[in-house]
Amino acid sequence: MTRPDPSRLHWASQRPTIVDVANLSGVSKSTVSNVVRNSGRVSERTRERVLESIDILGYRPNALARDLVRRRASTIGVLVGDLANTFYAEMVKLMEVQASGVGYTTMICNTDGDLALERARVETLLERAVRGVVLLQFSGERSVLDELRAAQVPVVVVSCWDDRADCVAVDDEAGMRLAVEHLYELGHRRIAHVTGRLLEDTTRAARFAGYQSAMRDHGLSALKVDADDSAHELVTGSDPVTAFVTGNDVMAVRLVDALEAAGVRVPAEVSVVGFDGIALGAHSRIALTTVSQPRDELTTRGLGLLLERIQSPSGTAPPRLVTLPPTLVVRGSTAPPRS
Amino acid sequence: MTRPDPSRLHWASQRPTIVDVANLSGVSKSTVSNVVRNSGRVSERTRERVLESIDILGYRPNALARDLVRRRASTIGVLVGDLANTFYAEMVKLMEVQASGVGYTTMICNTDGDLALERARVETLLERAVRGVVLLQFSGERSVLDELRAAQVPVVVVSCWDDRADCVAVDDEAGMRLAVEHLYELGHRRIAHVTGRLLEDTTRAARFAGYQSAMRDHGLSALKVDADDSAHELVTGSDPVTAFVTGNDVMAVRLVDALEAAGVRVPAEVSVVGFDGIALGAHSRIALTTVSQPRDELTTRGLGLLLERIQSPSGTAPPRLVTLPPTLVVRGSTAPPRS
DNA sequence: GTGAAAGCGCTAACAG
DNA sequence: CTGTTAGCGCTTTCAC
Repeated sequence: MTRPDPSRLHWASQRPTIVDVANLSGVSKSTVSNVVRNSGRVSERTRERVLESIDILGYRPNALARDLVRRRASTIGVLVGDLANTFYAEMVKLMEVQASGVGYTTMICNTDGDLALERARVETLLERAVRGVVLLQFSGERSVLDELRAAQVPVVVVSCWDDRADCVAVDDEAGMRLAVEHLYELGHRRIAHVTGRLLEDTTRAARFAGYQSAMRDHGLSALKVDADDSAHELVTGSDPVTAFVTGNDVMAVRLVDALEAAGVRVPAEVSVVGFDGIALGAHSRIALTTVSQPRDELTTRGLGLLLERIQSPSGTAPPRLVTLPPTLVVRGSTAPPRS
Repeated sequence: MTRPDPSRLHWASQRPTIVDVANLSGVSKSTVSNVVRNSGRVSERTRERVLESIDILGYRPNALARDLVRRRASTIGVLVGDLANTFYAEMVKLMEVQASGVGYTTMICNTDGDLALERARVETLLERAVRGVVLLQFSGERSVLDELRAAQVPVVVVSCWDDRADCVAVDDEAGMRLAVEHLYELGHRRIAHVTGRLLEDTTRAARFAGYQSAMRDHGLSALKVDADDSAHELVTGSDPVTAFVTGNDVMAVRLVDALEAAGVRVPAEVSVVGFDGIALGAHSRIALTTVSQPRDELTTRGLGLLLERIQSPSGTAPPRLVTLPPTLVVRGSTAPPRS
């Protein structure tokens, strides 16, 4: 008898352990373990007796101990740039729900796009022996990925691209083409692209490339504008810009704000198209035409990829890339140009 | 020698343990443990040698093992109703940042307001031996709190009220009074209150009470409207409602949408005041006048309360309530009534 | 079908 | 200042 008596529980209300359950039901630790884990080899009578003791004692398995001996936690880490951005918040929510659906607990870390924080959080996750990590809006820093690889922890990058890890994201170029096409059909010819630091590097480049090639296809000249610069001067003078496609919805919404603050009406005087499909844009007062990303599928596929890597020991298999198609959502921020 | 040789690391790249470090630097486990935990009692020479070995081996402490032997994880759980709601997403973000600032990892759980999910998540958190739990938009279910109490895990309820646990939230009644006062001063006399299930019960009741008492103070009669009902009929006819105060910003925004869809202009024909101060409301196209909650302070105080409970064994100390003052933010959704 | 034994990687007295 | 010792609560062969 390792422990004197279950009565110990009375004066020192500590959490009951597997041993307490074993003692109370008159079996061994292993048997209790077997019933807790449903590992078959237990007679119905014993199982019932053990279950009863568990109930009486209010026994709850200690995941820390389980994970330690198994040498792996049933936990996955999610690194997200900015939880306050609804696009990511929604994805994080979906990840949490889906992950717990398959028995994983998620540890969500907000990195604020700060590399030092990103590294610190990865360190924490590694210390806690996470089984896999999802990177949402990843800074793209080599060292972070190296660290994860060295620790042999599967990684999946969701909603942006990186050639060193499994990725699932939308086809940025196709998305931008959708946007430009839409504006072209409305009659716009002077279409500028607004982008900036708010976007992760690779994504920014891909979206710009998509814009550029779509413009070229129509024999139009590209014009890139930094999101931090004022854009309203472009819409006046001769040969003014009549439409903007932006790197993402947040930039689009800010652009609309800036434009209207300068007295330029959207879409009467100028059209604006966003990218992402955040909830804010759907509001009737905002009504942002945008290229929408399938958040639900992004998370599902991302988690799927991660779980595959976790389950199969495909240590050095090459990165797999899943490309999802974005869709154009036409709302009230686009209209034909003023003749 | 428990382990044959560090060379083992070559053909079976397992994570190095404290023993590997001890062997390589020629000291005992405890000494390595001492330097890792910075527990003073180590000579400078030894410390350096150990640190060097740690570096060479790429040793990373196993938090699972540490927490198991310490019998407590440096983890706190955060239960949130809906991460997709920016109000909560922002608070969760703040909690994560602040908690990790004081050395705690957070486990964030989305409950979707579903009691079964809420219970399941609490169970998971308890199995993982969290040190404390933050409840954001708590369902108020007795059983959840009981479970937590039985496990002796400190709890703090943030942004709503519950008399069985430490709470930090704004003074809902004062907030509603602010809203009504503002409208009264603008000249409104027929002011309705819109509320609904989107709000946790206690909060809904408190806000309604605040509205009611403010109305009474001015000798005005209260009028309660369900958020799911159409409100535009109230603004026509004789003695029409000229302003609405709502249970929260989300309802306010939806109300504005519905009103305008029915051809009623805000604020020209009717004024609307929200509650919470979500980012969406600050957008120029929305410009929602609202009663704002100090999110930053809510999380700081909430976490503070929780940490106090964690640190001091004040097992049965009575719940502490922290009431924070909300502030009125006047934007473009309120104006004097049409004469 | 069940139990005994051997740890998982680490901390925390307690000696020396 | 450093090492020895004894577990934390659980899983997992391997006998019986």
